[in-house]
Amino acid sequence: MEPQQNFPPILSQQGPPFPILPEASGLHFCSSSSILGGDEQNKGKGRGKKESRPRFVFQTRSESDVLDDGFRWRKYGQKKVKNCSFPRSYYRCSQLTCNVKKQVQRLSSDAAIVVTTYEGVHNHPCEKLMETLSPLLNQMQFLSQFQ
DNA sequence: CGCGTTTGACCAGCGC
DNA sequence: GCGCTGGTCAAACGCG
Repeated sequence: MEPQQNFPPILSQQGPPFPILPEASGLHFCSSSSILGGDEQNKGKGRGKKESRPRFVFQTRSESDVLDDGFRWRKYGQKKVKNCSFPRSYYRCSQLTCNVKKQVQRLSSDAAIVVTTYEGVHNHPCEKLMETLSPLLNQMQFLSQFQ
């Protein structure tokens, strides 16, 4: 529903491809093993799929729950978590070839902080995406050094 | 016409 | 063994 038109041309080298980059100071990039201890997936809550897949947690400071990362996300569920005052949204990649799932949740303490959990990796070809993510990945790698 | 969002119900795993 | 929480699916509706 959110207009995903707010995605400026990524061809600019210095221009921030994502609206979150200007606020990179509030961006936290952590791997699952760092923030979840890597034992979270062993809980078996995966309903049949207990296979461990790459999971990345992004803590971004943004007004919109969904950040346009170049992919099409389809919301398939929304549930209110007792531990949180805000409902958690569940998204899946629109590409059937892509088994990537995404969870979006806001912190009860800080509504401005949006925790986006990516599960899996994209499989569908999108070379343009790579160029799109290149500056972001560069930023994340840079930030990860401070974690 | 097609796609995405929304809402409710159901199911499975874990804790007590 | 029962209850609770979290996660997913399915159908319907709305919008582009």
